[in-house]
Amino acid sequence: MSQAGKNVDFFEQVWQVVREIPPGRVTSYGAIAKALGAAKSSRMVGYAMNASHAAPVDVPAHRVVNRNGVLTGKHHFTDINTMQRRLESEGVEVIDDRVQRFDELFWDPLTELG
DNA sequence: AAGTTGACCCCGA
DNA sequence: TTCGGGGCCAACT
Repeated sequence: MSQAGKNVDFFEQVWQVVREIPPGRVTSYGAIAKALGAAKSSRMVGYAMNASHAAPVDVPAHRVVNRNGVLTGKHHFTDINTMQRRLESEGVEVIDDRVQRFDELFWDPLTELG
């Protein structure tokens, strides 16, 4: 399956988890990293998001925030208001770049996926 | 080839 | 409680 020297890319794994995030829910970079077994590579998750533009399919990167529930990556979207606007479109209340009721809307891949 | 960066997280003062 | 620094791994220059 895996071609020589070309196993599953770390980015692709991240994207796959992000795609599993249901609408109206949010998760954190650390949670995704932990789900992939790389809790220490939480930074790489964010880096993978930066490359999400090259993703073969749509990646709801707006549903990924930091562990504080803050839209840290909003600045990387096409427009600064894109991330917040998309979240609000899904019913997620965002005030001052922070997801309200983050603990309730939090979607843990480890728990939900298994 | 080596150094720097980064959509983060954790801990100590 | 708020503030600061270190760690971590991979990609980028």
